[in-house]
Amino acid sequence: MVLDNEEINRRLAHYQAVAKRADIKLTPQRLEIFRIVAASEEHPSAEVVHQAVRTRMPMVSLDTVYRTLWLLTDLGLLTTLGPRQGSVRFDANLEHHHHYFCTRCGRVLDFESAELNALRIPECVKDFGLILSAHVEVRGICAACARAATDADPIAASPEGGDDDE
Amino acid sequence: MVLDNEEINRRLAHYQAVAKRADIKLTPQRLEIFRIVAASEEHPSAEVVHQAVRTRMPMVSLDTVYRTLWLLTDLGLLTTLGPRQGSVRFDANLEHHHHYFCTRCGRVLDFESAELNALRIPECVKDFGLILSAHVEVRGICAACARAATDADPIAASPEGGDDDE
DNA sequence: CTCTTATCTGCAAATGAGTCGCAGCTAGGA
DNA sequence: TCCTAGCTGCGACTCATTTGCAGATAAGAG
Repeated sequence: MVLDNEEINRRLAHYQAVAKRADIKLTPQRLEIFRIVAASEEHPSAEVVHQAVRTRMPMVSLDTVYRTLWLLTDLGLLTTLGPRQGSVRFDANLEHHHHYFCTRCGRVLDFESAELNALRIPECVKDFGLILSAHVEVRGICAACARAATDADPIAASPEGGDDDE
Repeated sequence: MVLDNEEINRRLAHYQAVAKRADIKLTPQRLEIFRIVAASEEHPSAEVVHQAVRTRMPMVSLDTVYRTLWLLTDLGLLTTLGPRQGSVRFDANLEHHHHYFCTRCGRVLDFESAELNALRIPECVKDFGLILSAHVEVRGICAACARAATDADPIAASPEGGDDDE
């Protein structure tokens, strides 16, 4: 909510560029939905985005919000928190450990690392509240999915457009 | 799936100890459900646990599985992957950043850290598959929730200890 | 060992998130 | 301006999870 306009405009421009390149129509609904998400520092649910969009475009359906949000995610313009899967997963391993999860199939694999267990969390996080635990979450495409993708379609098998950090 | 019995028994014993202390009845259903989860290296959904439990106790309802799983979570014997919340959350921030999330209210806050951006992921993770990104996930109780808890019930407000509310 | 009762369990119906099929609408290139 | 592939809104649908309830049962008291 406290994002400067410059950053929001940068995100909007990026969206428009990507949309053009991907042959996606720039409808007013999409622009508005993207603007809302781009301007948000929270991590809104579809429902929340829908509420916000409706204050300016009252007839937009929740359904369109969902479709747009997933579209933007597929274009690499948004990410989701946690796996995109539907149901809650439980973990009986109380040891300090870390997760690798496959963004394609949702499989989650554990790994351990003394080095990662000893992470130094920045001071500023303490202002957010109490810290109970910290772990590393690695995202990727698991070997099985990579193999399946190569078999099915050797061209599109290169891992999505998305992530360019690190 | 490939956990040694010793570890499973340790988890079972821990469960029984905690259950006794918390005044929770040790029903055969609960024991079986816990055994399944404790013995699993995967991160099963309620549905999957239910399937597994039914091979030995055919009349257990999915419903009981859910109740037990949440009970165990509240007792601190299990954790969930991702926030316990219902709906998907979207994030328009494509910069490399990290998350703090409140296990009480589900609020998610971002933070940045050059040091954490440069994490060294252990070699063995590369065997799982392709790595696209890595970030740190901190869990805790945010300042707002902590304050609310103190206001409402100054005694039970001490974090993590014996909070068996709900 | 039996009694008692607070706590469980299973069921069936309810909720809530997210999706789908379709018919009409529209962005944007020719 | 026209055309059409691609959108949108709607309502019905699916699927995960929860709830209310009546009958069952663990486990402490006697």
